[in-house]
Amino acid sequence: MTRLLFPIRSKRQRLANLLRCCSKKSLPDQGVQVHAATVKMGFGFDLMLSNDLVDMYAKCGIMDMASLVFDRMIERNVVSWTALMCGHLQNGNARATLSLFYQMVFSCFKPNEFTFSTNFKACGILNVLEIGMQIHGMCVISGFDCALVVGNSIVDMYSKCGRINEALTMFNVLQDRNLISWNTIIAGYTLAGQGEKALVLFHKMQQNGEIPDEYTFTTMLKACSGLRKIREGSVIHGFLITSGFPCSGKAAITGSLIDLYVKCGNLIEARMVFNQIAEKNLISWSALILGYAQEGNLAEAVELFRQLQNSTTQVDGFVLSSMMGVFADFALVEQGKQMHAYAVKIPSGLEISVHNSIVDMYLKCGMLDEAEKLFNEMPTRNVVSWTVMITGYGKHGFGKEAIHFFYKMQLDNIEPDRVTYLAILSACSHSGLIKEGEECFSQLCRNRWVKPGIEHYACMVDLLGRDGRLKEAKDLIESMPLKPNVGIWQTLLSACRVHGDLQLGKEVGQNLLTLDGDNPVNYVMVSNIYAGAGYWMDCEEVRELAKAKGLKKEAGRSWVEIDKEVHFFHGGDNTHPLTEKIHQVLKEMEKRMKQDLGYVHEVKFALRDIDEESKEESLRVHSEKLAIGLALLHGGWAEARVIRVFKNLRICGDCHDFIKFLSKILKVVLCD
DNA sequence: CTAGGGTTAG
Repeated sequence: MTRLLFPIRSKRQRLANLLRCCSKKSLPDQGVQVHAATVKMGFGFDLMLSNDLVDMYAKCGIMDMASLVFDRMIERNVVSWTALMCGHLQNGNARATLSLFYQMVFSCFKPNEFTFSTNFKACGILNVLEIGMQIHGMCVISGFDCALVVGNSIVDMYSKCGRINEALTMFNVLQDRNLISWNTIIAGYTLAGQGEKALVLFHKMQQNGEIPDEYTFTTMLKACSGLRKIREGSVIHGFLITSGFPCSGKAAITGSLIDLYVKCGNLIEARMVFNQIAEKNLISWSALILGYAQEGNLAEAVELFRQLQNSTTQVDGFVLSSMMGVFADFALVEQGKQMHAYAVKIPSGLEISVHNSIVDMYLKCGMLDEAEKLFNEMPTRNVVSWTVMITGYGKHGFGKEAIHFFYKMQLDNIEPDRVTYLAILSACSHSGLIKEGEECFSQLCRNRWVKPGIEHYACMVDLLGRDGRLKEAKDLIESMPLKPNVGIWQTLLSACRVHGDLQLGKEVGQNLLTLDGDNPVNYVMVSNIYAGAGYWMDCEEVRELAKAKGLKKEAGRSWVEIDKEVHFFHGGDNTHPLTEKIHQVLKEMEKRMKQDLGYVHEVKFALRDIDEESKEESLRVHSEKLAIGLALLHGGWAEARVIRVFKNLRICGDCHDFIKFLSKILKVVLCD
């Protein structure tokens, strides 16, 4: 009877059901068919069905169609707007979400709780505190901030924007809380690096009768591994076992457990957790592999990766790009090439993140042509792709090219983000392109989505400092709206050292030691300022100060890959079996460089008050020179005419000169 | 019909 009375409604209902099904299961082909049917049956302008269409296309990842349907709607409601915003967010375009929000408000539509929570999430992803606060204001006025889901998303927004105190205030204000509220605030404290507070909250939530779930545990374990708190982590591990929490099925938990033990240096325990997993999945594999890699145990990491390749588990883009990142960091170009060859053979090798990581690997290894060729061949490029190119060219001193990419990406309608600005500013700085750098910085200041962060200011200080504009650099620090951190003073201090400004250097050095007196690097920097000016007594005094505090700087290391094996050297290293021969070949080179090109040691970089001859001797055994010596001995460089040496700290001026002269003599390309 | 929490690349 009902069907006879409302035949139209039932037809419409069937279409809606079909669309919902296509949306849920992400079936684009069927979705398009239903779309066609909808139009054919005269429902093309039906509000509810159009909303369903927008949602369906969004869930299928076809945002062009979702927007098209939305644009052509003659009538819209809150749901239409929100569905489209949600689609953009889920397809990784949080900026589009927020833009739509403002359009919606200007079109006099009232956001509802769905709209608000979606946009708070977008603010968190984009790290746009001001916009988040603005929307928070509107939300309070509308009264939707009392809704649990909205409240949770506000807590999340503040903690993602680095305002953990505001997040806690919001959390405390929440009328009723659920498990997600607790998980969100705990994750916030973990993100803020305050793992202890996260632990306290973890206990408090249980006192409040909330049962932790897999998200709680992964977050907690992450807090522990970030703080290297193996004991607390083990307690949670024990808790998991005794409470009979079904870990084996939850990949994220075992992954975090492995990560915890790896980060705390307990590879045996990590291996045990891994071995106990009945059905190993990709997350467990990658946690262990990346753990080994990050610990510097590349041989084991590569071996495990080989096992993974031979297992039934399908390698995905996450693992591929992470592994490639490891090879890039260690400049293992041969391993990287091999992985590249492997990646093109599997489906996940097509993912954009994998492409990006391969391009990055070639750039970090100094193979710019190869990198650019790949970049040009990419089917699609995103912000990261462009930023990788800018960083790579900038690092190798091609500032002009970096700038070219920076503007070209914007012509391609890809908006720079925080990291892009960092890349372009540091590229300008390294190439001495002062005006261009200042222009980019002013563009950043005018940018709606990205606000200059402390790192951007640090780049500008570096830029001005290199140009000798130390006073301006200092003024910039003092006038910026952010609290200066250790890094920015360090940047200014090293500029003082380069330009021999002892007076400002002393002042900045004092600031630095007061601000962070526990970091050995600061003492070394301050003592170097004195050493550079010949004030050996003051230099020694600072060194003594650090010694008395028991502070030791990380040792400088260099490494070189020979036949897929990595050889490490520290300064004055004589543990390598070929040490004798390395010294011989370096002496020989030095002799030729002195005779043919008039090379002299830059003893300014010998930072001790010793006679000139000993200074030269101390410079000769810098780790990068030793690594080069080994590469020369091996002879593999002759064919490719490339020697690739990597190091953990910055190169000294003498080694820099040494390498330049050496390149001239041997006509090889040296990359660092 | 639209919404909330963890892993990838710079």
